[in-house]
Amino acid sequence: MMDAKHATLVHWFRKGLRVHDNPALSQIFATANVAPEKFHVRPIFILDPGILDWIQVGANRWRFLQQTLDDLDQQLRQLHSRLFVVRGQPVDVFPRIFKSWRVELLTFETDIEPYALKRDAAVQKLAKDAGIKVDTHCSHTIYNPELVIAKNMGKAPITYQKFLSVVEQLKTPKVLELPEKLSKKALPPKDEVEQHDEAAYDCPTLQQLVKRPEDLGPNKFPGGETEGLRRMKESLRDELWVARFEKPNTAPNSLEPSTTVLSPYLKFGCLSARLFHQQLKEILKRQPKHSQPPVSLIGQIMWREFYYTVAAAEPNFDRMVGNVYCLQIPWQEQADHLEAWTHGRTGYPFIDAIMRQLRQEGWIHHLARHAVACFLTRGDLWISWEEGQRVFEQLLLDQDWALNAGNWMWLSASAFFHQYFRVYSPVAFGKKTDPQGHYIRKYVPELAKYPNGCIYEPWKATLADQRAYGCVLGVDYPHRIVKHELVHKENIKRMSAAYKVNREVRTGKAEDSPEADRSVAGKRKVAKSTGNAAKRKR
DNA sequence: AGTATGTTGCATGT
DNA sequence: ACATGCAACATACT
Repeated sequence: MMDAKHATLVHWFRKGLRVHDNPALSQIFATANVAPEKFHVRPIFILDPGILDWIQVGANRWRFLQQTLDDLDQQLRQLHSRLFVVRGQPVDVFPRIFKSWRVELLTFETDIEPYALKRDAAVQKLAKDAGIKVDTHCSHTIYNPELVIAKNMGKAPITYQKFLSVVEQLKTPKVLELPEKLSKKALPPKDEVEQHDEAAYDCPTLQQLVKRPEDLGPNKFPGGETEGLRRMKESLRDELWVARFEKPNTAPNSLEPSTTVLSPYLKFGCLSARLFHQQLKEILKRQPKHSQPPVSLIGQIMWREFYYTVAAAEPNFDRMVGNVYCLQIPWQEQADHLEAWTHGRTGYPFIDAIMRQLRQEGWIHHLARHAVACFLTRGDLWISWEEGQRVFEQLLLDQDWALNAGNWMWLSASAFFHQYFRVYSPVAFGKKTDPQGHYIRKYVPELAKYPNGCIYEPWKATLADQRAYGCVLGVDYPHRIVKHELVHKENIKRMSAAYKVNREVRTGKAEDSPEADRSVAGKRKVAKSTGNAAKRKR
C-alpha cells in the first residue's frame, strides 16, 4: 500500500520534453528537495493509445516522439527520477492518479493551441474539485504571447516589425539551470510502482507507436533533448557562420542541410528556445559585425515567437473561414493534382524532389517549403493552403500548429504577406543554388541520367533523348500536370480578383451581399461596424 | 491622401 | 554581383 505519510508532486510533460530550462519541472524538484521525507515526485507523460488511429502523425514523427521520451526518461534518471508514461486520456487519467497517488501539486507548461487550452481547462477544473494546487509556467516561447498581446493594447501585432518593437519593451526571461538532483527519498519506492503493473509506466516502444514501419525513413534527426543540445552546440561552434547567417542566402536544395535543423527540437521543447536565444545573444556580443532580424538566426527564433503570438489570439488560426487574419480566397478542389503534389508526382522535378525528401526524412529547408507551398496554392495548382497544411502536419518532424498554419497563410498570400505577384518558379528557383541538379538526382533518381540542361525541365528532352536517359515521360516519370508559364499568370489575376472582393467587403462596399459578408468577415471589423462601414470609405 | 516598407520572385540587363 | 521593369498587394505612419 501507499506510504500514508507521502504526498505526490506531479509534473505533466506535453511539449517542453526536456529537463533543462524547465520551470514547471524545477518547481516540483525544488519543492520535493526541501522536504523529501514528505513528497514523492512523479514526472508524467500521458499517452492516449486511441490517438494513434486518428491523429495526423506519420511514422517519422512517431519515431521522433518515441526517441524523445526515451531520452527524457534517461535525463530524469540522471537526476534520480524517471518518466512515468501513463496510458489514457488526461480527463480519465488525472482523477485516478490524483486519488491513488495523493497528489498535492501539479505543474505544467502552458500552451496556446485550442485543443490544449480546452484539455488544460478541463484538467484545471478536475484539480480544483479535488483540492489540488496547479502551477503553470510559460516556457515554450521566449515571450508569453498573452503578455505581448497585452503590451500591444490587447491585439496581436500583425507585422513582424511591429512584433519586434513590442517585444523589445519586454524582459527576456532568465534561463534556468538544471534542477538539483532529486533526493533519493523522493522517488516512489520501486515495489509501489511495480505493484500497480510492472512496466505500466514504461516508455512506449517504436513498435507500439509506429503502425506502418514501412513508412519510416532514414533516421537523420533523432529525437531527444540530448540530441537537441548536441545539435545546438554543433550549430553554434562556428561563430562567424552564426554572425553572418542570412536565411535568404541559404540553399533550399543542398544535400546536407544549410540551416541548423533545430526546428524539430524546438517544436517538442527538447531544446529551449530561451536557451538558444541566450546563447545566440552571447555569441553576437563577441561578434559585433552580424546580421539582423528578420534574416539572422535570432530573427528565425523571432518568427517562431511572432507566429505563436498571432496564433494565440485566433482559435481558427488553422482555417480560412472565421479566421481574423485570413483572406477568403476561392480555392478549388482537384483531387488528382493534390495527390500528385502530395506524393511528388507533379512532373516538376524540383517540386517532386522536395516533396519526396519531406516524406522520407521529415524535414525540408524553409525555402523549399516556400517553393512547394506556392506551387500548391497561388502559384500553380490553386488548391487551398489547408490541404497543404494537412500534408505537412503529417510529415514534418517540426510540425507546429502555429508555425505551420502561419507559414501556409504567408506563402499563399492569405495573411501577413501580400505581394502575390511574386511567384516562385518551380524551374528557376532551384537552379540558382543547384544548377547541376544534384538534389533532384538524389530524390528523383529516375531522372538521374538527365543532363544539367533539362534536369529541371525534362519535358524539353526529345523522346529519343528520354529513352537514352532511361526515363520516358508518362511512363517512368509523369508529364507535368500544369504549365507554370501559363497558370501562374492566370492565378495572379485570380488573386487580384480575390483581393478586390476582400477589400470591398472590408470597406463595406459589398454590404448588399450578405453571403460574402458572412464568409469573409468572420470576426473582421466589418462584422461589428456595419453601421458606419458605409461612411468609412467612399 | 500620400509615402515608405515589407524575411527570401523572375527575367533581363549591366 | 547588382539594377531595372514587371504589376501592384496591405500595413503603418505621417
